[in-house]
Amino acid sequence: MSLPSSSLTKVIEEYIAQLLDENEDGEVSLRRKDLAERFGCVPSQINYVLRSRFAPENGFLVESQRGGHGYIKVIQLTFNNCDEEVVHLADLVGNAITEQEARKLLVNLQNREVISPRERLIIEVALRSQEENGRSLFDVSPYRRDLMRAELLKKILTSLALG
Amino acid sequence: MSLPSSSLTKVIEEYIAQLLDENEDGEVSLRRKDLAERFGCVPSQINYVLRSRFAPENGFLVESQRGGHGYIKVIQLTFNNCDEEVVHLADLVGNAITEQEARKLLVNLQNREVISPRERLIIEVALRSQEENGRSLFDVSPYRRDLMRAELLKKILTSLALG
DNA sequence: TTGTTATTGACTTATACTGACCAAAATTAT
DNA sequence: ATAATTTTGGTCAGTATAAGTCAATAACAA
Repeated sequence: MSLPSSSLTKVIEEYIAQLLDENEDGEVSLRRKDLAERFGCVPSQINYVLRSRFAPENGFLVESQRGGHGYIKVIQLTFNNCDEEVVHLADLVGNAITEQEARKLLVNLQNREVISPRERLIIEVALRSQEENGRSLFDVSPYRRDLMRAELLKKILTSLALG
Repeated sequence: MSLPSSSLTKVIEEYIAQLLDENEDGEVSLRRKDLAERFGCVPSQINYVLRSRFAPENGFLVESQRGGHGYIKVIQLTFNNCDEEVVHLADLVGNAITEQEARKLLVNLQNREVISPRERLIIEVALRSQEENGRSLFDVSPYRRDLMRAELLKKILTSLALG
């Protein structure tokens, strides 16, 4: 049975994450070309990793500058107060969210230790239950279920952030 | 006893369960296509097995990724709580439960540190959300809401007990 | 029969990665 | 100074890959 091979993206992601860990100010500067060379890939692959792994929804900001002495800076986000975090989380969920997106978000939040595995489990049970009820008991349309899912998720995450 | 034993689903379920047992960390990564090939079925059959057997209600979390280097990860959560007790409490919930009774139960569980304050918060938000939807969106009768509340509560408590 | 569970396959969506082309900032030449 | 050149990084579309969804059907249990 072939196990999933580690992807380039993942390797690069872990490398950058490690650099961030080593730097206690939660930011690190990179050279796109150097990184690409180190991992034997095309430079735009780095952009892909940044876009898909170090996006704001994952709790990061990226700044960059072109030209001579250009750089890419990856910054780990931190929140000063609960309200900021609530707003951020609500933004991430948005008005409507699919099952897939919701699950991805929860994985993310757990990885970032915003929620515990147990908490994630409870939330998934709650979402699934609502989905089931909406689908088979009340005949709610798929899009409306996405709306309801977003509502519930936001309520839960908000309560956690404010609690 | 309902033994809806269809061999395929059961065989796949047992195979995944065995992989989980063998792995110390209680998680395993799969390739949907490989699994389907191994058991000579269509790939979506795997989704069926995961949905019906490795659901959060049963104490499992499933993460997945599509596309290149895609995978499916099944995680078996294991908590060191006294699960007989929680199962017993699921019995206590019964067929139907009122808001007040549910709240009392949750307070009790929190006092005995079976659940954390945050977990209780999530559960209460989920219950209240379902209550609201049932009441104002779907016009569910009070008694039926008590039934649904019991269902959700039991699902959540069971998921924690199985973990 | 009747309702639930299992199985399939056609169709949809998401992710990884590359390469050609674009844009901006610094350096150098005129 | 200013223009040309060099040094960076950015974008986008294309290709390949892998998982998810849904509805129809089959098998089974009550």
